[in-house]
Amino acid sequence: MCPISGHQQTGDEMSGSSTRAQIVEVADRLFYEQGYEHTSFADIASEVKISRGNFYHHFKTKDAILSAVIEHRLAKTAQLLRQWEREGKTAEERIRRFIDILIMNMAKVKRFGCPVGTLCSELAKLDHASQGDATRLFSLFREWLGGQFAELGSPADADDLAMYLLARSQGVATLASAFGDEAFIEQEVTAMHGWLRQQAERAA
Amino acid sequence: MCPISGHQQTGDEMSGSSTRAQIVEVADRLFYEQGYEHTSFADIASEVKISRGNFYHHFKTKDAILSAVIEHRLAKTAQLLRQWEREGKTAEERIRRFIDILIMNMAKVKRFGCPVGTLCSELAKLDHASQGDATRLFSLFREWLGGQFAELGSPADADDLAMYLLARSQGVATLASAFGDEAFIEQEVTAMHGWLRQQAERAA
DNA sequence: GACAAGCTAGGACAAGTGTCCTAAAAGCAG
DNA sequence: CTGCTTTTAGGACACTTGTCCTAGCTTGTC
Repeated sequence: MCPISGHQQTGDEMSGSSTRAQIVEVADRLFYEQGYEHTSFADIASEVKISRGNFYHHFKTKDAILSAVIEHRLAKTAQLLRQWEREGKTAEERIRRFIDILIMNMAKVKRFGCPVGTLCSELAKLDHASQGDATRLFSLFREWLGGQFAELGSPADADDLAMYLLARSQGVATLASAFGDEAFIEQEVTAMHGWLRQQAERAA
Repeated sequence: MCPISGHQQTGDEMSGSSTRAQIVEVADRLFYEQGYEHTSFADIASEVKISRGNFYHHFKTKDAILSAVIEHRLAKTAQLLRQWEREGKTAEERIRRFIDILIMNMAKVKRFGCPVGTLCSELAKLDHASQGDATRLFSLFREWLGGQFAELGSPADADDLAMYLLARSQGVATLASAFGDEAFIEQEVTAMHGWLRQQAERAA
């Protein structure tokens, strides 16, 4: 018997093929591609290949799935940031990795926009209780970028620079999606690289 | 009898209190505040104070309402741009008006983001047929800004500058909404004013 | 007043929603 | 094997959705 209700909410999902983990992964993708509200239990169940009724055993409500998805994204994001931290030798190089996710995920960004931005927008309109948790995804990037800019030599306005870069990436994703324009992403990524270079030089 | 089916789709809505015009106005606001899919016939009907059944007389489908709303926004936007054209003496002054809509609509931007960007994002996820029409809203601003930047003295990269400014505003709206941060809007608007000044000086 | 047009209310309809129950199957410890 | 928990499938439930029909009401013209 499981003394703590709702199974393990946090912590590692032990086996990647556990039904619960599969649900979270499919829901993660579908919430991104179709939006939270437009994705139904039936959609997720059919992709995971379990019956709709069985769902209740793993998640009591749709909101609970959303919470799990956000938590999953938070964990993935934190891991990604740690990886950049390890791999990038200088702060400039690490920030460049952030900018480059627009290139790495270009095809999906073009079709569905930014996963974080569009989720926050949707939850804002639904006035959903998990708004704050979703915003934490932004905060993760914000704080990490702030740290990098501080290390780059601008501790005073590190947060401003982080917000600027976050906002600019956000705008690029939105417009690239609206216009279906991959070239715009490439162009803006190059421009942001240039801007970053300039920031690094100014600090030195 | 009305020879053209579906009443007048385009053209002025004659009386501002016509039921049809009221529906479009309420739907416009609700689609912005709650999202397109999350807004039901019942929501609109209750605010316009007509019965749900009566709806069918004015709009055959929900998509038809969306089309009417987009057309209405296109008309309003075109009118706004013409107004800026009349009122602003210089191109710089006119572009500044664009930047300032973030201030004018600060409270709503903070709560619901940018009406254009969030609509395009939602329709992209729904893979909705009206995606292209919604993007026309962006195009209106894009082309207008492009014209202004050309007049400002940068005809070669006028469109790039227009897209940059559009994207940056978009990002500001998204982050301000996610973080619920009005001060960020004010700060970025000031920064964009400075950037615009710099563009004008460089061209001269 | 008579008549036709447009407008309105109320409700029917099938489909889909999130939620929840129940009983059977599967897995596993003793 | 036995007994217990976990997992599963199937379906019921109440509700909302977009759509559509019909009958009555209002309005304006002759």
